[in-house]
Amino acid sequence: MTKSAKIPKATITRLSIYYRQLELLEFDGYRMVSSEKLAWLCQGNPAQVRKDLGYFGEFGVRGVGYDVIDLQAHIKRILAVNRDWNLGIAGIGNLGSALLQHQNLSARGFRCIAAFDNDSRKIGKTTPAGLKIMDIKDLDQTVEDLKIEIGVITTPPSAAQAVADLFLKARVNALLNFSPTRITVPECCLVENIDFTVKLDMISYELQHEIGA
Amino acid sequence: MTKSAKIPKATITRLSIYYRQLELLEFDGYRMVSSEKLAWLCQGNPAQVRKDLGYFGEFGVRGVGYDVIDLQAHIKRILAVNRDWNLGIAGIGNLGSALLQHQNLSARGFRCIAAFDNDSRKIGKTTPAGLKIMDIKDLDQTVEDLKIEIGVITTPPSAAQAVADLFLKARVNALLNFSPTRITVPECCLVENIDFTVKLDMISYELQHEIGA
DNA sequence: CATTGTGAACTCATTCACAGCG
DNA sequence: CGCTGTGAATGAGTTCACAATG
Repeated sequence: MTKSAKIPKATITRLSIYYRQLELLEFDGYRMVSSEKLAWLCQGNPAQVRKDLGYFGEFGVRGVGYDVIDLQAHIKRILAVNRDWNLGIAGIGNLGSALLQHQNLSARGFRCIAAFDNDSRKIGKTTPAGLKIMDIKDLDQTVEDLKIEIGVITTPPSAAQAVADLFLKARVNALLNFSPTRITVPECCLVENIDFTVKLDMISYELQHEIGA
Repeated sequence: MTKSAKIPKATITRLSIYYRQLELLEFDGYRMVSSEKLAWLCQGNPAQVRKDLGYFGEFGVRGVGYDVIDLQAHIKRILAVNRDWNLGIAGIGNLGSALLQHQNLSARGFRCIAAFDNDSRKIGKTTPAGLKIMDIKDLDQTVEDLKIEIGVITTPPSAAQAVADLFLKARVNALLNFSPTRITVPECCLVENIDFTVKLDMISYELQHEIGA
């Protein structure tokens, strides 16, 4: 089954993208798809698709391709998105509110079930999604009560590390950090950063070159 | 000066991160910093720091390190963030509104100067930042009038490609795409995707392994 | 003499090319 | 026959190790 070779992080990213395209293919009525077609849809390379899948098993039929429904199920299992995950969001500004209302998240099993802030004007209020905003001081207890597994940081940069520490203390060891600050965590904790100021810097860099060329 | 070797994309990403740390170092009163210290702050490797900078010139002093202020200026120039860029945001939902109010963007010279939507209930309204929401149909004209250089897509997935096409038609050839859809653009156009559903899938994948281990 | 700058070594990721198979 | 699965070849990116030097 699962080969125990070291799997590139980029492979996981691509599996997530393949999955999205498979949903669309199913919606469009396709039953089978070749690595060539899937690669084309995902702006990738067919050999890459096959290798990515090959890390986890043999899901295709030679001479035919991959079963669209079947492969979705396999990828869901690989990514462990065939279950729900409980999320807590800290920092209910514009971005935090956006995430709370994001229908795509719950549709995919990422359930935002707690909202925290330190602003007394916000605490106790109910979000449009019907979630009561809690005092960040109660994070520890709430994480335990609601079995929160993933912490989302949408605070201003200055508060990011402190909030990360609170999550860590509550034994949440996966964080999604939207602040443009690199947070420091122990080895056991896993952090993904989403920093759009970095992305804008990259656009700036490349645009300049295009103009200069 | 600028060596014309092929520069890894990851190098540009790191330059952006170095820059942030240099700001903090300056704020804390540091005048000089070594590659070792900067690497430590950015959770990287000293040789990597030196190599990244080495692509663009010799900014350090052997035996001493890098001048904190000086190096900031160099990186700003390299990334072309020593000037302003004009942004237009399409899709004024929660996420779009969040970006419009994001003080960090304007502070860094990314000026959100136009907001578009196709919802007649939103068009004509004024955002908290004092920007009037325009009809997406007027995108072409507005891009020209305001000299918009970067298009930001914060629409639902289903509208992302159509909006990208509008930006392209208006000769905006840099897009920041927040929708979880891969958009298709001609070679000349540059796209950066920010897809937090992919990041969550990665967290899910890795969490599962940690639990399994 | 501490720290930079950089070729060489190495590690990791992608692509090729073809054997294997339905 | 066509497409998958995969070892081998290539390519890209990172780290090492040390000469260069203010």
